[in-house]
Amino acid sequence: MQPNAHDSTKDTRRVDLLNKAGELLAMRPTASLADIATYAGISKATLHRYFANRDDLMLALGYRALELVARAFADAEIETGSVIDALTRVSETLVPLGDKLHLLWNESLYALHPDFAAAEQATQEPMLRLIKRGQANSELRDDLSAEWLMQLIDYALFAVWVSVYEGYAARRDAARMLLTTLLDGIASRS
Amino acid sequence: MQPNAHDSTKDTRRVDLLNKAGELLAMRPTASLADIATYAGISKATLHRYFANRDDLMLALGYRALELVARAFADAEIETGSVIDALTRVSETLVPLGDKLHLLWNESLYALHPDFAAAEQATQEPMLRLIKRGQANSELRDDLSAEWLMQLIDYALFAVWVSVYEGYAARRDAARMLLTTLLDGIASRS
DNA sequence: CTATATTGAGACAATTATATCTCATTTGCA
DNA sequence: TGCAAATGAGATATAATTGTCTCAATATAG
Repeated sequence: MQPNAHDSTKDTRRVDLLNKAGELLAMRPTASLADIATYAGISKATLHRYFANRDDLMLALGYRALELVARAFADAEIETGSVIDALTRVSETLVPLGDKLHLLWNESLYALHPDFAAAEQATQEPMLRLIKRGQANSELRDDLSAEWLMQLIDYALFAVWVSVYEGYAARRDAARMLLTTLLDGIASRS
Repeated sequence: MQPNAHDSTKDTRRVDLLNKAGELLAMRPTASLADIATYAGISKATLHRYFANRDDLMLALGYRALELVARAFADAEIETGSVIDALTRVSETLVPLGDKLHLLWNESLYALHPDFAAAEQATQEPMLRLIKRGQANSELRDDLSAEWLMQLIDYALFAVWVSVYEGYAARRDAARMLLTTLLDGIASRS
């Protein structure tokens, strides 16, 4: 190992554990800590050394998910240029991350930590701005509220992840499918 | 009370309890049976007399939700006529029922009862047929799988219910909002 | 009005998951 | 190799919830 990986070893391990926990919780949302430890290939004791308690683990999963979303927005440079292109780039990034984000839809993390709802809203703010920009420059419909459009995009993203997860949609086709349906709707153009 | 309400009194009570339980579980998905009983204004003991255990209650909620969906499909007469009109009628019916359906998205009831997944799929079958009919008669896009379109409609319905529930969308405008966005998409038509 | 059924309140046991702790073993690093 | 840190296995304590039960109070039907 690298000499400087010393500090980051524990962090890496933590991330690995978050990934494993997320995987199992996607399959069985009520899995116990013992289940999670076993699934991750470690003992309960060690899991507790990384996450003091269950809430700690769930919140870590939640905040990690928010960070991934925030980074996706940042990397996609959504502040300028075509809004639809930006939405495409964001989708391409987020769809494959669904297995690390699903708890944002399934778990009510604000019940564990009062600040979480605010953090989630703050994370989504760039997306809301993007949508409003799209409405202002006529790329997106402006006869509907930006909040509703964001909500729909949000759940459509979840829907496409579920479709991939359950095997009804191809992983590599998912983002395209999502975008074309979301942008142009399900009705035929006549 | 009506003389003939004799038999149905318990059933009515059961339905009332399901409604109350659904309400509370929408707010706090992890509410205990004691919480539910208190919220419904009855004692734990009485709740246990109507539902033997927690799984029993959850499954009752689940199957009741499926029945409501099935009835919505039946009442909307979706087998013939315009597919888009049929989708409109179904949406008008289902959107206000969101508070009785939400656990279909949030809870993994198939874990409690192996048959539930099959029952859910059977319930959705008329909708799948409707979509396929729409694809066949060119009302709906046929360049995407019917399964994906159904999945998206499903989660879009959930999204609009959440929007209403959280106060971001008007209850009486929700179905229209859902339909126009779903059918025509979020992009501007130029 | 009276008998019967239903309910409420709460005690109680059983179950389950969580969280802490100990100690032997293993691992990684100097 | 040898030492320090990390881990595994499991015992144990704690907490929360579930499910059962009793009995008095209430409601309902005849």
